[in-house]
Amino acid sequence: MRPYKHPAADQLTLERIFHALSDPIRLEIVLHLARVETATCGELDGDRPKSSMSHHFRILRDAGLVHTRAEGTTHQNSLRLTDLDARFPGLMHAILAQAMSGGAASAKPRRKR
Amino acid sequence: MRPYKHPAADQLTLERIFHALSDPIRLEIVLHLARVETATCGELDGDRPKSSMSHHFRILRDAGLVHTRAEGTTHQNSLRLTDLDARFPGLMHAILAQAMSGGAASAKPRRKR
DNA sequence: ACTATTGTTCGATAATAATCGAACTTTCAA
DNA sequence: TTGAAAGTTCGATTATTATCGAACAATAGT
Repeated sequence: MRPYKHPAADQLTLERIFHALSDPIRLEIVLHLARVETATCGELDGDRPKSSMSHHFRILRDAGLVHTRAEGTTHQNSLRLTDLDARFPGLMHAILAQAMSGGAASAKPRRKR
Repeated sequence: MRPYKHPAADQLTLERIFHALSDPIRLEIVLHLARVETATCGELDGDRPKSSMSHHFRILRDAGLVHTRAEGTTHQNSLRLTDLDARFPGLMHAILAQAMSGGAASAKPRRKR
């Protein structure tokens, strides 16, 4: 668990961001983070395997959407709204506005365990 | 070449739109259409094989981003801005604004033939 | 020390998506 | 009616992603 690499704001690309958001699970995570400011991975897993979620969080981090910092044994995730807005002013605001008002197809939890 | 199926405005989803935009070639097409209003496939191919382009146009159509109408032997493509704005107000405006100001990683033409 | 909790990494497999040649359809023009 | 132009469709191949169990690492509590 060495520190994550979060790309700098000026390295973000729209392609990566759109790809990250094109998965319903990841869009759901982003949406959740938009509401609560910060959350651990466990609070966002929708009862999916941890390794799957880890994969999705990595993609969100690589796209520059999410920042993760270790805090004790948990990891706190948050949206990088400031950086995102510096690089792409207004973009996340527009996306989140539409995603929150019903544009997201909602990834339903899968396995009850 | 029976008429294309273009999804109705209320059937559009963010996931599909983001997926469509996550490919540099397709983002380039959308960007081009944003400038010129309307263009044929051939004007947008960047010297790529026609079958590849046909594939990309189909994805753009399925996502509801692009409308295509046959006109003689050519096909005229245009962005469905009105429908997109009805479904996701402000979204395309924000996306296009950022894509036009350098957020797109530009898909370079590949084969000279 | 031992143990539980949280999450990552690895590796394998399955599912999606991209690429592109070749054959085909439609339209228009000579 | 032959031919060229513009795209689509088919089929095969490759590449990229997603999924998830199992093993691992770090931290905190006992």
